[in-house]
Amino acid sequence: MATIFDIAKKAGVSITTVSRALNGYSDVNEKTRQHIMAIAEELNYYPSAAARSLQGKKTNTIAFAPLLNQHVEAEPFFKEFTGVMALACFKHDLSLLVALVDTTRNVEEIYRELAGTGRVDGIVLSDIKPVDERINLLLRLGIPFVAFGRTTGYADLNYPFVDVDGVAGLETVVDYLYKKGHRRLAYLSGPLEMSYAFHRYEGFLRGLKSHELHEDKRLVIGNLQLPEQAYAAIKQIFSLPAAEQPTALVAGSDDLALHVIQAVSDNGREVGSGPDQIAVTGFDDLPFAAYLQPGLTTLRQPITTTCTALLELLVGMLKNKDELAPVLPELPGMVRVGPKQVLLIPELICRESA
Amino acid sequence: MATIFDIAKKAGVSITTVSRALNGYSDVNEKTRQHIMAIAEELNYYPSAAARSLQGKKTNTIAFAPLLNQHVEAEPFFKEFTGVMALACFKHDLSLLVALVDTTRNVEEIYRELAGTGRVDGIVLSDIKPVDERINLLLRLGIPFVAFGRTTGYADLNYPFVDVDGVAGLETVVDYLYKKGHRRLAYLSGPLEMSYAFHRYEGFLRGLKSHELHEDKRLVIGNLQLPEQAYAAIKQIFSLPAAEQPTALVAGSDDLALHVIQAVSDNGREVGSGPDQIAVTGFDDLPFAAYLQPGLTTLRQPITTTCTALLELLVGMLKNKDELAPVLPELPGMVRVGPKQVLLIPELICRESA
DNA sequence: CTTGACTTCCGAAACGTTTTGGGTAATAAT
DNA sequence: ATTATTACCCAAAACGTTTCGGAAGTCAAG
Repeated sequence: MATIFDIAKKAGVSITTVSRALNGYSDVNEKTRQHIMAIAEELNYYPSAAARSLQGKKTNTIAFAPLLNQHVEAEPFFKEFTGVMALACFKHDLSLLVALVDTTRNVEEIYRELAGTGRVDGIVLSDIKPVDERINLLLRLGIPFVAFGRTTGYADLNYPFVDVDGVAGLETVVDYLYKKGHRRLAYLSGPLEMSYAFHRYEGFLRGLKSHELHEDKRLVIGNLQLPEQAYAAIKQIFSLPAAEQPTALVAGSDDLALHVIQAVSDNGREVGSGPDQIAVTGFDDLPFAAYLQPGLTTLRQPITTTCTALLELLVGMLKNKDELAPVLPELPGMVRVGPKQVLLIPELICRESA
Repeated sequence: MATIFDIAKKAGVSITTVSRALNGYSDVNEKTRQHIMAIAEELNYYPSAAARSLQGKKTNTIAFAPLLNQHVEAEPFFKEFTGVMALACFKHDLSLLVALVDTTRNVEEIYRELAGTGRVDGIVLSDIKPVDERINLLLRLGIPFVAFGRTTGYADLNYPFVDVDGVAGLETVVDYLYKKGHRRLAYLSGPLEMSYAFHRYEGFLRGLKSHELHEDKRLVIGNLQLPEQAYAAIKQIFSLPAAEQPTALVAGSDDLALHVIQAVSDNGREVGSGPDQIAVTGFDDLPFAAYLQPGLTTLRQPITTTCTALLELLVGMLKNKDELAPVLPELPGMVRVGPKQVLLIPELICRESA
């Protein structure tokens, strides 16, 4: 690999001049610059990223560091999000470092390493928990980051985040179902140690309240992750006395809804929006939601917009090291809840399942 | 951030000793080592990745560098593959740098940069073309890489690759359809400037030949990418005289099959394996294939196995800088076609669409 | 007492950049 | 003719590691 020295020697100038020529400084003669550039080209020169970042220069790389939950392999949302993120990074001329975080190891250590080794300029956090130590850690270390999702304490939301408003989303769903005549709703929740699940559940409760329905604890099942668990939950619900059974099953994610739909028909019932059918809703609007039979009524997560906003925020922070709020463009469905805090409203996609 | 100097000062030893202690060299007293480690811990020390790689050390990062085709945003396979790859890297204790390659720019330059800047130890190439300059480039530069996919010239397959055998796959499909009584098959191909599409088409032709069917050029449509194109192709096929219409539509990917299914029912025909129905098959077995109505009969790409094999190959090469072939464990459905060349046989998944 | 072999440590160079703080010569202003 | 100014260039330090080639001390063998 050619280095700056090789160029300097061949061009008969100092390495300083080469460096400054290549980086577009004004104190180098246009002719010398041309000459140097030509030689660099000829030698297939590319500056060593390592050497540059040792000088404190940007790496133009950001890390996406989701937690590795046990069953991430099956997590379609993770794959979808990562893909879109890669694309968004590309558009910002950034490289994306995907670094899954093993939660069985010391999480703090991992983030410290990610940040401390200087391989990335900033970090996109995800899988935020109601109380998340990582945020304070990064804040304390002064590492630029944005969170996809948010903690649940309303007091200390003093860090940059973009979140899809699960509360508003589930209120919408409940409202929709109520208007369709449903009065007994069951809720199947994902892991409640995650903020997103927590918020969605809260939205469900609020939805009930606003229509003066009361929560039936037997119809609320939390912390579902695996298909088997969803199956068991549905079976249990269907074993209730007929009058107490729900007419609608609200799932906290498309993934869950998928299993719910299976379980419902396994129990000899039919999913759909008709009178004798069981309504089922999801959350995410992953690609498969449209292809399910019946099509899944669900809330669409604006993944592309989310990634755009996250990156806009992050690169803004990287540019203005000072505390100026980055200029975040107005995006569709966006609610600004702070200078660097954004909520996106999920859109209800009505199909045949509810 | 704490550096090796800080530790050295605090421990009252030289930086050399600190470095060697931390890296487990034997020429440092066990007591001193403990002491140094304790201080490192206390100071939250992490070695600078930049400085290390400047010394020629590994970065423990590999790049996944797929080509950015115009509609990659819609490419479900890309997302699926990237997600699985991230997971596989995690298991190998590697970080994954996702670097989409803009084909409208100078591709050579991009790879050169990726390799030359020393940010990664190796590269996973994908979207291989029948004749692919990137391979010779990397070979020439001496950058460790493995290809997902392969070129079509059988002469120069002297680079490490893992490919899913599209030829064998489509032979299987044609055979399957033939046995079900189909005699007139249409083929809808993806972009033929890609090896994978090329191989699948070749497999289709071989399948025909082995059953002494002949290719009807009007039933073969190549280079399909967008949904509209698939629609148009189907419409055109259905405008043929009844006797000349196909009874089975073989698609080069699940993505295409999806559009094909839509188009078929839009033309008032029904997809399925029954006598008056049109059979449709795909390739990939993406998650949604199971949820389509009817379920898509398709070839399953063993993505996880593919990623495992790719990484096994790559890390093998990184370890043994010498030309020893890496020990690649025997994997299910694997055909070794060379010391560092592997084909994986896709499995036919029979559902209701054919 | 000398020699050789360990053990434990360290100084200095090297990796490839960027940046700081100049210097020199030519040109313009006084 | 002297002083500023400008245009162009460079030496050296700095970034944080690893590694090479010893060096000093200890200990056992000869």
